[in-house]
Order: sequence, then structure tokens, then C-alpha cells
Amino acid sequence: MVNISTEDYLKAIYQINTEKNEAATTTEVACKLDISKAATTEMVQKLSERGFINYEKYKGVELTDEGKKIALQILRRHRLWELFLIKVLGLTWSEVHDEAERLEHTTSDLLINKIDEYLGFPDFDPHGSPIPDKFGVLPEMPALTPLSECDTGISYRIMLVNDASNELMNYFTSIGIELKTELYLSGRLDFDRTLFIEINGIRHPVTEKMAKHLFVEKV
Amino acid sequence: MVNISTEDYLKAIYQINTEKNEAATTTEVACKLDISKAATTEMVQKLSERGFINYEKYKGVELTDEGKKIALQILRRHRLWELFLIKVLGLTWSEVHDEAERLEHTTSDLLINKIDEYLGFPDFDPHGSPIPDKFGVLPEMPALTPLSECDTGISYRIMLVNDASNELMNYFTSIGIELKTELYLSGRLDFDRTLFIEINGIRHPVTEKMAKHLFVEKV
DNA sequence: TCCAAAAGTTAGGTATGCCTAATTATTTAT
DNA sequence: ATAAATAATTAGGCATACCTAACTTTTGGA
Ligand SMILES: [Mn+2]
Ligand SMILES: [Mn+2]
Ligand SMILES: [Mn+2]
Ligand SMILES: [Mn+2]
Repeated sequence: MVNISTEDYLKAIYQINTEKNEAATTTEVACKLDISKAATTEMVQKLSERGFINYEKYKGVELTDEGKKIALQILRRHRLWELFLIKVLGLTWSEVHDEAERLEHTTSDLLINKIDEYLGFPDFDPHGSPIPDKFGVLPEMPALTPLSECDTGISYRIMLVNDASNELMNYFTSIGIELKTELYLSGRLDFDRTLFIEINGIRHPVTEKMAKHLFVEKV
Repeated sequence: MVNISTEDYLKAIYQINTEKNEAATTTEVACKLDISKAATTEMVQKLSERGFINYEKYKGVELTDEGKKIALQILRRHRLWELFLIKVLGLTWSEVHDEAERLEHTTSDLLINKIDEYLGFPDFDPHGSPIPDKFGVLPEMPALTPLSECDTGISYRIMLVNDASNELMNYFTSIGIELKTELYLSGRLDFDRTLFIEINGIRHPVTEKMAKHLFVEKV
């Protein structure tokens, strides 16, 4: 079986591969896992030898089918735990990610399937991310746009929040941003592309970096 | 903070200390954790340097207050998880131990306190072991006798089952032994001290080694 | 009391996963 | 086309937690 580090590497590579639709670079992986590039190169060589990724020196990495299978298994565990912790145990949006980041490595298939069943085989986690089923199959998802690229003067519904930092999650919560929240994108500064959104009639500024974490569809 | 190995060592030492009421030997710790005596000696030296145990060469180890605090914290997590998995997620007696053995190391105080609350602040786990509260205080427990030392011709109630192996747990379940089960101790062979118990009128043999894992009080 | 067996420790080694500094390859901007 | 900047890799270390084999201490008979 695979160990915790391996699982976190494969998950990170999966997410980068999926976001960019091409090979993940050493730097991107190192950055996502908050470790040195040297350590990443080393580890990537081992993962390649073990058949989890395709790695070409200086060319980045992509998951093999086997690597993808493991990555999806970890994502499944992560997302089901997040939903379970919020729905059943009353943790908050900002509390669940770190907890799930650890639990995802210590949960058997037996247990995660029980959790899945308990929740009624949900399709999405509390941030709107799709939950792979027990076979690793992802539910259908509509194409979403990051709020940072949306046109002003239109209303949107938040369908996915990229859970990067607790601080950001807390800030979103504090201004009324949750999953499925509707907002009106009233304007954008030319200066630094700061956005202005209206939620329940109250106007809030949202920096471009923040807006890149919010994925929406038109209402 | 402490890592997984440290937590497992401290928990093992606590359990040995508590069972024998004296210092745990290197061999006992090694045996409980299924590692070599050499590795145990090494680790025990480190734990001593870090102030978690008192260690005297060739004399065995005992926990310091700090070590005991951590051990009780891990036991709390382990036992609450076992109860939660059985009560809420429908796992079986034999499935929960291994799961808890891992989850106990990846559960924050926040989460374990939520689980405690969800369960209504229980005093005992599914095997009858006492659950330390959030301050590390154990509930009052009546003195229990191992069935192996009990007199024949008397009825007993099972109050604690030492969860050593899944196989044994499954065997106990299969012959009707659960927590709080009442049984009649009908006889004992002189030959090898095998016991005969009656549950719901059916007679079962129980080896002495098995009987050492069953703790009872008189009905 | 003394000596062999058992218990415990030390020596020397391995695998894993990380680090910084130095080196090499690739990309970009003139 | 080339030099400087950037990205990636290699070299050389370190900490952790294991292992087996060799050695030392303790202990329990004879
Ligand atoms: Mn998350
Ligand atoms: Mn993780
Ligand atoms: Mn247990
Ligand atoms: Mn454990």
C-alpha cells in the first residue's frame, strides 16, 4: 500500500493536472505541498519508478491510470469527510479542510463507504467539489467560470469555492458567501481588477486573487 | 507536538503500567507494539529525554505526568472513535479497533470533543473500557475479575472485553459474548483450566487464554 | 555461589522524506 | 543569437524509526 506522503503527492498532482489540463511542474507541486523543489524532484522520481506518474526530466509530471485511481480515492475520502464533519458533527466550513487533510489518510474503504451511505451517496462536498463514487467515477458537473473572469452587471450563483486557506473561508463566510449564494457583480476597478459584489443588497469588495477561488454560473 | 510513534509508545506503556501496576519492561513494550527490543530501547531513551517517561537502564519505564496526559488523550480518542463507529456508522465489534488505532492519531481536540458531545459524553467504550473526559479524568469503575480467576457454579456479567485480536472478537460474538452478556460458569477442567460457560442455555468451552480477556462481575 | 538462560542494550546499517547549496537545462528578453 | 533569469536537478546532509547481530547485565536454578 501507499503511505501518507505518496497520497498527498498524487492528490496534488491530480489537482494541478486537472486545473491546467497539462503536466504539473516541479515548482507547482513543491508549492502546493509547501516543500522544496529538490525534495519534489526526488519524490517524483520515486513515484515514477513505482508507476504512479509519468515523469520526463524537465518536462513535468502526469498521473498514470494507477496514480489517478489513488488520487481519486484520496479526494473521495477528503470530500466525504468534509461533508460528514459539517453535516453530522457540526464543524464549520473553515474547520473541516485541515481535519480532512489528515483523516483522508487513515480511513479504510469499509469506513468511507459507510460514511458515503450515511450521507446518502452525495455528489458534492461542502465547497461544491465533486465526490468520486466508490469506483472512482466523478459525477457530471456543469462548466463553471471563476468570478474573476465574469462580466459585470450580471447575477451569478456560487457553485464551487476552492478551499485554500481557513482565513479566506472565514472571510467569505463573514461577508455572506456560501455555496449556492447568489450575488450581483456590480463593478470592477481597472486599477487592480478588484471586484464589487452585492449580497442581500450589501456591497463588498473582492480582490482578484479572492475571486479566482469563486466559481459561478449565471443565475 | 508528538508524532504517531510517540503516541503509540506512550499508550502502550500506559496500558502495561496500568495492568501490572509497575514499570513496563522493554520486552513487554516491544511485544505490544510488535517491534524489536532494540528499537524499543532506542525509542525509550528518546522518550525519556523528552520527559514523557522515567527510564532507568535495565529497570523498565513508567510514564511521567506529561506522558500520562498524552496517553490518556490517545485512549480517549481511540475509545470515543470505537463507540462512534459502532453506534453511528454501524461497524462491528471486530472492525472498530484497527480503524480507531489509526484515527486516534489524526483527530483534533475540536473534533474529538464534538464526537464526545454527539455521543452524550459516554463513560465506557464498546468493550467496556473507561473513556477519559476532556480533562483526562477517567470515570469511576468497579473492580473487575478476569473470568479465568472466577469460581465455578456462579453467574457473571461481562463488563469488559480486552480487545486484542479481531479473530477473538469475532469468536466471542459468534458464541453470544457481548458487553453486558450474562453467563453461567459451569465448570473448569483440571487438565488445562479450560472453562465451560453457559449462555442462553448453550454450553461453550473457553480456553484459559481467552478467559483472561473477559472481565466480569457477579450478577 | 556461580553459571547459563533470559532480558536488555549497543553497534552498525537501511529506508524514507525532508533540507540547503551547487550545478545544469530551459526560457525569455534584448 | 545570446546572455540573463528562471526552473529543475544533483550532491551532500540530517532526523526518524526501524532492523539484525553482538555484547552486557540481571536473574533464577542447581
Ligand atoms: Mn478540502
Ligand atoms: Mn492529506
Ligand atoms: Mn480498541
Ligand atoms: Mn495507534
